[in-house]
Amino acid sequence: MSKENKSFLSKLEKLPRSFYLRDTIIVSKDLLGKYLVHKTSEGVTAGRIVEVEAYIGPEDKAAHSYNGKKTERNRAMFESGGIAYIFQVYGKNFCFNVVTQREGMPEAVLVRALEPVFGLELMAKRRGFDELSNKNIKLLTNGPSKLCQAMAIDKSLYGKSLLSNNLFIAELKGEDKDFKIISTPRINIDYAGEAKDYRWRFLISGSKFVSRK
DNA sequence: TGTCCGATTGGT
DNA sequence: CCAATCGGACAG
Repeated sequence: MSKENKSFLSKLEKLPRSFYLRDTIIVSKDLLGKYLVHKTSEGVTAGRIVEVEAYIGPEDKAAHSYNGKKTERNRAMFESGGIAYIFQVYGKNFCFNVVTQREGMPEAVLVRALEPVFGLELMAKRRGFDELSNKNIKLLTNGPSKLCQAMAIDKSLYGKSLLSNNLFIAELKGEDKDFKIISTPRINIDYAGEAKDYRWRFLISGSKFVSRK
């Protein structure tokens, strides 16, 4: 492990529970530039969050919690913020969400893309790449299910606290917030009626690690 | 129990 | 653009 890598890990400061118990649009924007970290027996992986989407409760037709619907799949959305809501789509693909707000407010933020910053070789192995190169580095984590595969996030982490020691979100001590935020409509929610036009997708302007421009 | 379908991905 | 793929939601 290189010196700068050790330095990176030592500068991480886990976000407190209070970060998550706030307005979901605010939390969404504030998650940009933060670091998602997962420590497993295979090693540590971490990525800088560059793209997210907000899913906001009973009034949002795109949200799994639309109309207050509570099922076995989405029950984590109804719990107090600061835990993981993980669901599966199209068979083998997982999506990772950060639950926000207080208990009974079923809101969450989907993490859609990361800039890989730590454990890239391990990410490449999990993604099934033969080798890691400058050409395929962004393909490690530029989609909601790609980043789950690279970070080894699956349903075994469903409902788990993001204040735990293995899966958490952190900021980098002393790092300046030197980016602009772009908002667009959310991806692949054509079924959501008028909600499909809400600009609740947020990206770090100019990042080449987002899922789509 | 049976049918339907997706907050995606990867390959044409 | 299009097919793969399968667990969860829901109707019966």
